[in-house]
Amino acid sequence: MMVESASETIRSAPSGQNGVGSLSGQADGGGGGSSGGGAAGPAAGGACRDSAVGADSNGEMSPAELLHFQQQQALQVARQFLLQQASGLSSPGNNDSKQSASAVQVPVSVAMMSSQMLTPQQMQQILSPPQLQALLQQQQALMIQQLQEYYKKQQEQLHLQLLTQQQAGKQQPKEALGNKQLAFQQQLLQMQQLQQQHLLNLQRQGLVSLQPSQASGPLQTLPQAAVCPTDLPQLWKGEGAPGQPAEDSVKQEGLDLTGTATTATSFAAPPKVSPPLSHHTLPNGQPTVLTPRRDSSSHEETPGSHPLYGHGECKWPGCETLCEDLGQFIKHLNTEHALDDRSTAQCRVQMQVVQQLEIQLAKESERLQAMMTHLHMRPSEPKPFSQPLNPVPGSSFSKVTVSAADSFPDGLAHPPTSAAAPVTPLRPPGLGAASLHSGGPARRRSNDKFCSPISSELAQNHEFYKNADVRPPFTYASLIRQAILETPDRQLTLNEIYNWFTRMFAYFRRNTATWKNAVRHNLSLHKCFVRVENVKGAVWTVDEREYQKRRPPKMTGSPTLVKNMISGLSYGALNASYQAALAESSFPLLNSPGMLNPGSASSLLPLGHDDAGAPVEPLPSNGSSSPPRLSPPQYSHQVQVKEEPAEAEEDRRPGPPLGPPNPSTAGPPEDRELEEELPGEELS
DNA sequence: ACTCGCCTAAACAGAA
DNA sequence: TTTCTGTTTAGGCGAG
Repeated sequence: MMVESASETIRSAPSGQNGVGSLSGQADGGGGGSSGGGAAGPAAGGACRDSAVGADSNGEMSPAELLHFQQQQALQVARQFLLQQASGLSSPGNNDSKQSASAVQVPVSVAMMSSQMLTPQQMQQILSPPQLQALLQQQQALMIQQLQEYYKKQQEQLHLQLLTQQQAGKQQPKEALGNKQLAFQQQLLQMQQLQQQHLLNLQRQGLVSLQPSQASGPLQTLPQAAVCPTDLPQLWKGEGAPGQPAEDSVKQEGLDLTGTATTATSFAAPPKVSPPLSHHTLPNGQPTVLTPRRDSSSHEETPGSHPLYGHGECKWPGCETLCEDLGQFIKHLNTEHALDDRSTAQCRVQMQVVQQLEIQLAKESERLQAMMTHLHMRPSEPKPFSQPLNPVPGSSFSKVTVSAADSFPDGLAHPPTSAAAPVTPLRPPGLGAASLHSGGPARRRSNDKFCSPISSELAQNHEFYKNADVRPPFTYASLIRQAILETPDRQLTLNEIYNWFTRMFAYFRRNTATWKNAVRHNLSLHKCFVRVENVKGAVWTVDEREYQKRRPPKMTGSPTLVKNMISGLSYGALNASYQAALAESSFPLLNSPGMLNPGSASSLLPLGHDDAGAPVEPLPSNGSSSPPRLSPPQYSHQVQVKEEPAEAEEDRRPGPPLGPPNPSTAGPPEDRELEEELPGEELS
């Protein structure tokens, strides 16, 4: 029946590597980008250049920029609203032109801010999704700030108009003047409301968390940043405003409006919004382009070597110009990266990249510490293998010294090299070098051997795999087995297996076609997976004996393997993993589902419980104990449909408490689905 | 160099 | 007819 297909599959494009390659490719791209000299550099420079000059270069619109676009739209609406109001109320004097000029500048600066960052594609290359999110947040915050400034300027404009009207209105009848003032005040109110609404909207998007001061009273906080703070209160006081200062303020503001607008464009004011990293902030009080310039020129003062010079080329983002020696490089630096808008813009970009990376690093470090703290919470833990791996400064452990030089799991954000914070390895704590060295094709044979105690591994890194888009270092077979064994009745439909995969691993929430095919392929291919016809359809069970057969226990016989495994496992997961591995490899019988009840096996395997899933399931439905509840035969008697494996003779029928003694009764489905409803919390 | 285990892709068939 | 499920084959890769 399957005769014909064999021949024509010639072109077997190396698609097999594609999936893998994409993973590692992402990682590489991220590393290169963050190091500053990579491919992201040129484009970053280009983006900067655009923003510095034209500031209208938002050609592509990615989801990340959609928000900016929305905000710009909101801004436009606000601007139009204000323009309409102003033009309707004020005489079309020079104020109007001034206003339109300043109003135009705000979107410009906004566009600047969005394009000041890298293009979305580049950002994705450089930053991981969480980083992008953080970046987005910061940009939102920056935008809000500019928005506030913009509103404030508009207010000032209105006040100016009010004042000019007042002065001009001295000749006019009093009532007309009063009406106009009233109208202006209404305008102000409306504008405030508009502003508040916009801010609320931004906050509601969940991407912006304003500091209380910013959120509560934007108008009140603004004057400090703006131009003539002293005059404003008096203006606000309204009618009896003194004419003289107002007159001054008019001129002053006329200047300052443009001045601050350009300031806003050239100086993104990160310091105000991103407090966490003060050492990267620019001097806030000097809103000139000089500050970044000073920054860039400061690099030149390092003697001997230069941080921007390495491997014979200029490390300036996006440059990569080859320079034979340092002198030539210095010359190049002074000519190509002199004090101009482009350089300063690039500098700002780099600054923000570093900031975001550091923020991300801080977050990840915190998470890592929490994870490791959690892992070390378990009391006893004889630590035979040195490695005082532990994290939390507060705890009694010392600092982490996990061979930090190791690589990081695929898809994880690599810590920035420039980060001031100590570099902490971002990898699932339970994973050791064994799984790390396999950068691309995540789980290979060795991984499967070393990390095969998948349940304990999973139990400890459950959250990690659930959230991080990292390929789990397990084979499909072991994962499928784990999924099946986690259920009370040790059987799952294909769809339920799918669900388990997606529930447990963020990685499997994409590329569904690929891995689902692989799952099906594995189910069919491996004899250890037995298909059982049920009333409700077919379910898959695990033939433990076949599974063990499939993987000969090398562990016991090979001290080197054991040693590798031990050294490879981080301390927290070590005990469980080791023992589970021993259980799986050395005591295959013990390892079978039913035998691992805490009571009987605890003496030998106090911790592991391995794949039986015992550790994870809070409640094996019945009686919680039911020691030999699912003894090996349990599956075997179900195995009638397909090739009855030799185990069929063991049809002892342990009378599994739970439900279906035999497949024919088909009781389990409901239970199984009930179990299915309890999501992945089992492993947490 | 070879084998083995694993992964991916794909074709195909049958059932729903 | 489409989709899902299950089977099978083929080729590539890494490790032993």
